[in-house]
Amino acid sequence: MAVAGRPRSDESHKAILQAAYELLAESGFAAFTFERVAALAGVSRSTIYRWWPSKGALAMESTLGALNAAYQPDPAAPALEQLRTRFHIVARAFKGPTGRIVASMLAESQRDPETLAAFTQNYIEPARASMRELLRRAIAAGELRADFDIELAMDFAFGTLYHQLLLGRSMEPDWIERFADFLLGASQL
Amino acid sequence: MAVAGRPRSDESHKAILQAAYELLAESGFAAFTFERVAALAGVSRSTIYRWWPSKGALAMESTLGALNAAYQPDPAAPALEQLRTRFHIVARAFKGPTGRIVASMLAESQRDPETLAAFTQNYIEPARASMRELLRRAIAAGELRADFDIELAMDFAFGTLYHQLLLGRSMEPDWIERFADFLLGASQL
Amino acid sequence: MAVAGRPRSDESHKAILQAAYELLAESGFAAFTFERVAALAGVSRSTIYRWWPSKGALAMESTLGALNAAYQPDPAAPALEQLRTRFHIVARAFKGPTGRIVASMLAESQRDPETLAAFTQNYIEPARASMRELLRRAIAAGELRADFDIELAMDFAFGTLYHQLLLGRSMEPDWIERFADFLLGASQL
Amino acid sequence: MAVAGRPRSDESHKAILQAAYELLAESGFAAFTFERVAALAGVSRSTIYRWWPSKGALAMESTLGALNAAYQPDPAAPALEQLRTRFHIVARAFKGPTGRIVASMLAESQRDPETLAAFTQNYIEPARASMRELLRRAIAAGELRADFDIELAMDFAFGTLYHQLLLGRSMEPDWIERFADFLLGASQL
DNA sequence: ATTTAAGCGAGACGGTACGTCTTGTCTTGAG
DNA sequence: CTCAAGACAAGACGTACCGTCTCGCTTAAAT
Repeated sequence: MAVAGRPRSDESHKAILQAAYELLAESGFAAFTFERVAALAGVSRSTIYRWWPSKGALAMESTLGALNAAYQPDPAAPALEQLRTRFHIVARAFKGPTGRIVASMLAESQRDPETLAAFTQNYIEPARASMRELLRRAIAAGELRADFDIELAMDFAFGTLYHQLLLGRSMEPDWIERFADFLLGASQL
Repeated sequence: MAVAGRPRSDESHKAILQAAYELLAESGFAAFTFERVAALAGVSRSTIYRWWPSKGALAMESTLGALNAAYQPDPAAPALEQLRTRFHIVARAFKGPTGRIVASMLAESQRDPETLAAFTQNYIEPARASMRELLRRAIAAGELRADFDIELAMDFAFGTLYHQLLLGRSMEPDWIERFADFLLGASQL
Repeated sequence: MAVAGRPRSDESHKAILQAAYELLAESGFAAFTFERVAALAGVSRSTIYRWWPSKGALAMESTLGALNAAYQPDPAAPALEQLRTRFHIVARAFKGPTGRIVASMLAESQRDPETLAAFTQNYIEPARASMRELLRRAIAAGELRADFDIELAMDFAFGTLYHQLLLGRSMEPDWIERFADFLLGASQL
Repeated sequence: MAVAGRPRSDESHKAILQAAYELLAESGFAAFTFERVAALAGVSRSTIYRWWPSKGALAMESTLGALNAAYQPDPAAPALEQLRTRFHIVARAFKGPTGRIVASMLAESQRDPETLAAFTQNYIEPARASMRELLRRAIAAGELRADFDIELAMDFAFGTLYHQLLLGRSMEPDWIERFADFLLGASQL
């Protein structure tokens, strides 16, 4: 049951998100201004202000799709193997626009608590939930020791990967393998 | 042998660094502008531009002292114990202005590669060197297995701690203990 | 023969005129915007746009009543005496909202020719016609010389009163008396 | 004794005043925005804001020269003759940009009291002072009766001329003659 | 009874301008 | 040669209105 008033322009909406995404992917938050987004999207600045309260909010929404798109698990494989695959995928994604965006979001989150909250809720938590599920299955399947500290392990895993990203360090496949070995280490059965 | 011309004003220099530190510690990079620093320091903007090429550089120099001041090792204690002590000290420091500053520096580093370079060189690397030394001594003393991957462990340690910092998570003493256990885990002898 | 369709809402119509009048009377054209009128009237902006082509037109209609309400001639009195009475009434009216409004209308007329035309037609001309009548009767009654230049005298009369209004000068009763003396001067019989 | 700091750019200053004048002369206050002035002057907007607190102030300063430039009295002629000449000159000036500007200034003065004050002080008062001088000389020379009310006469004179201007009425030479006759009328000796 | 045709509210939209803030550069005079 | 002072061009910020535009509901006359 539609409300009164001219309906929101889906075209503009999409153009804004697309433009925002492009600017962020290309050069991070530095070149990310409402003015540029508006110009690139062919939209008036006020339309952006109408819908997004802050740069962080726009950045968040414009990148969510891209951030969560990558990982498609293979249910047939053992959980730990899936986990390793996932690490490789993340490392590869962090080389491109996705990495730039995640780094930018983390940076912007330090300025603006609402961006932090949104980033946590929309990106960090889903990613953790997905990894948590994998680790639980690994324990259930006897691939990991039952006393493996899942939450702490995820702090380590995400922390370490993000750290490499923020410091601009590449994560080559063999580093990822060593990383996974270190993380799961003696807990593997 | 002094050169000609008016000598650099040590007073201004210190006032700038002090003002920069205060602004950063109080509200991070958000409120950290050349204009405010100049006003707070009672100094002209051009004097700041003369000596620091970027906000990152000024932020760096103004906070280095505070960042590196904390840790005073006790050479008598076992290396791993010193390491744990150090984790606790870092966690406590991250609760206050120091945490705010490190987070801000990491954030700013995402905008400006030079800040990243400076931050890496002036803060990350010394901290790693110091921790590396500790870990080497731990191995030498037989506290850690000889095949312990020092560099990778440091990626984990710093990454994890920074991650908690950036996400605004507190690091209580018992969490730090679990963190250290996980990090050193089965490698302890 | 009424056409089809929902009839114009008299309630909205009045609310708009009332709101417009209040805003104008309170602070002139400065605070007089369609948005404010709509908000104050509890009416949608488009309803205003439907019926009034410009701010000037709305201002005009909303103030006409107040502007022309004041003067009630006393047919028994001599024409020149009625004229003087009228000057006093105008001077008093110009002290309040009416003055603010007339000044605003004259000001807005400088931006928008249609407002000027409307103002001339709806306010200036009726006022002149009424004064013209009075002056004609004064001549017919032998109160004024037959060669008195009525049109020119009205240019002087209105011009001078408006000038005082626009410059924010008060027109006290004794000033009005001197004003009338100067205007009619030697032409009185 | 010059103060420290980069000296004000005379070039910019002049360009701003010139641009402001052109915009005002061409289309009055309607098209007179800081943005347009800045663009036309090739100057940044902030430079304008630095030096002029309001549109009125800029308009004032940019037009003063033009407004006061016109009248050059001929000391040899009788005062009243000079006065008539002056009326003709004013009427002619009001046909062009000067008229547009004076009307705009009066209009803007209704929005902004500071503009009114500035306009009164910088334009109205000097013009009155100059006419006052002429009228005094006329009385002294026995061209006008000694009890001629100079101030009131000036209210009439300026009021009437401005009124014609604001209402968009032309003031042809013969109208000016009749105007002067009415103003000075029976007071001429 | 059902069209049909406005009126009306709500509110989105592309714009323009506002006044403020910060950046990095520049120009001067004083120390 | 340094420094304070401060002007300058550039450009983004967030706000306020403008005039136009959908949209869905309401209200009455015409069918």
